[in-house]
Amino acid sequence: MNIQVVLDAKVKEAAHSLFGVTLPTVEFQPTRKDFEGDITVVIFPMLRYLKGNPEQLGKQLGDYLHNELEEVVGFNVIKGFLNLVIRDSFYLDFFNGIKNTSDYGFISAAAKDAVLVEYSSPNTNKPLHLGHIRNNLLGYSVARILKASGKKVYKTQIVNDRGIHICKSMLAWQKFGHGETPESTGLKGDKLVGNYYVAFDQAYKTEIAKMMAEGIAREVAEKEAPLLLEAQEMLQKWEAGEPQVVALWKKMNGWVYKGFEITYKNLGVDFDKLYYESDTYLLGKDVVADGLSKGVFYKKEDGSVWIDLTDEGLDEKIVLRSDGTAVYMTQDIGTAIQRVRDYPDIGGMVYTVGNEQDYHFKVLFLILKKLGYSWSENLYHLSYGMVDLPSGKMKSREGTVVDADDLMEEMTQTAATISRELGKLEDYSEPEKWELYKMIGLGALKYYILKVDPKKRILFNPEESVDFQGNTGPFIQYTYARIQSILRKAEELGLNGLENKVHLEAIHSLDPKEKELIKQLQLFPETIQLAAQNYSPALIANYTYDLVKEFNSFYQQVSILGETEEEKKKLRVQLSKKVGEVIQSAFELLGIEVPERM
RNA sequence: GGUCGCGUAGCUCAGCUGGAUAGAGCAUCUGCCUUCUAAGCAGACGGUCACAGGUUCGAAUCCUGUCGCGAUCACCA
Repeated sequence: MNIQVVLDAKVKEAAHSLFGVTLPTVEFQPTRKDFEGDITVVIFPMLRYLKGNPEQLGKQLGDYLHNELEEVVGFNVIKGFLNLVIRDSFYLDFFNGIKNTSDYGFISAAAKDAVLVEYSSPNTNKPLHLGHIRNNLLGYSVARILKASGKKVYKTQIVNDRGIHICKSMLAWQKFGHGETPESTGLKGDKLVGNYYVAFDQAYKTEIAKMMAEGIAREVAEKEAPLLLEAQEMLQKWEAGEPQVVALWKKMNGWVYKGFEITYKNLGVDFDKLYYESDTYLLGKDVVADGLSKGVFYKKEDGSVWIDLTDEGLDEKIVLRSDGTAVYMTQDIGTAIQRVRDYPDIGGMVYTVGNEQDYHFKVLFLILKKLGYSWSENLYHLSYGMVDLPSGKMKSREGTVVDADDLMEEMTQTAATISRELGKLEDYSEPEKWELYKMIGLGALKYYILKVDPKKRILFNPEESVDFQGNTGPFIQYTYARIQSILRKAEELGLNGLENKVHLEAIHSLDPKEKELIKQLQLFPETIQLAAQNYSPALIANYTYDLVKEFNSFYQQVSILGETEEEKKKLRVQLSKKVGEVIQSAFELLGIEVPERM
């Protein structure tokens, strides 16, 4: 099936019979467009084992392969590169082999090999923003890619539903809210609660300023402002389970979850199971107590519990406060263990969290290892760069946050404006149009974010809106729509027997553009595997772009439905169909939908 | 200061385990819609791959150092 495997064996055989040398490996690469050929054998690495002029060696090898393999119909040698021309029938056979398989490139899940992917994990005190969008898109896409690569996948998140920050919103609402609700204000629940989080901060700052005017030092004022003390008191009441506080907490979190649900739905992401910190932090405390008795942790005089990681080149890290309450790390230990209890089949976990927490996860994984959990070897922190604005970091308090809902809406509006100018959808109803605008607008946004290597930071300029031309989501969606148009027309023409094999005799030879397309299609399965190994949707995005560029070139250069020879026409329609399917599959991995028309 | 990441065309990004003359898109400029959707195609312009060494037949890619940007080193999450 794979030409490289055949060639690899044959090149080694040639080296043995021509020069009496055993080659450990043979290096291949696709032949560059400027040269004739399909696949290239690099001669240079062989010079270590066989002496001689690379050009001559290449020629001898080329002769051998040409004589011995029917797939090799020609060759040329340039410097140390042996360019081989592969027989058309090889590519045609390959295409015949894949053209009717529906899930080309995807491997169905092996029952044993499960992985849990965590993403999103927001706080419940403010709405989702652009940073969360990158997180969600990345996590969701990686989950799909892992699944396509043959793993069973569970999608999850840990909802940050407890802590002092939540109490701040609660307190502000209690003090300044006058009983406002999402219903009474018409606001999304997360937006309403977010407003009170901001309100708390403002009131808190006012108190500090007032105290400083009275001669109190800033540091003292920051710690002793009445509002802050009140919030801390509320947290204690919450931890003690005081009914009124818990009821308020439940009510306001409920509003937030409803708001988040809308955002997730619009963004097109979902989860198999949600974890709440309020459920897992106690387990973490138990595990710490257990680890303490085993000597993994140690207790300081003030009662706080620590782990010493200086042998691993890290610091000492606190895992429990002196007052016995849980810290971030405690919760994460508990959450990890809870997940493995819930899903005994998982062999690993992926945490989609920003690179600002690289250190935290390094420590977390090490702690779990020291606690003796075998699965700790298979934990992966999918660390990604921040999304920054031209003005710098997004700051909710300074109002420079790009809100997730607003951004999605803007993208949809932009798509609508562009689409109206082009005016190709006159016969669509308004609801149909808006569905399409949303698909395109979100396609632009998602592709824009996912095409970038996860670990690189993204500079997002709200002034210059996301592109709709070139290497973009809409460009790829557009190509898909074009293909669908061809397929509709092919059906009208009544082309039949499309599922039959295409024989080389019937089409004489492959057009160079057809051959290039098939080569590009060949790469899809390995691209999925590579993207899974690297946890990188960017590899899928860039592959899709290359495929689409190749198709558009083909589309422009050769006539598909206008082809007079029936078999050639069928091949081209089939090629187009397959390219369309691969675009759809690839975009599915990115969580982007494709339109029938646009 | 210690640790980690990043630095490729004016801008945004590709460049697989080292391989041929470093590739796209945007922007600027040229052509191509009476023929399958011009959100397209073909082409021009644009690069001391941050800098300096090293390894190698060969380095944007690997190693060391320097500079720049960012993150992190909390009884915050």
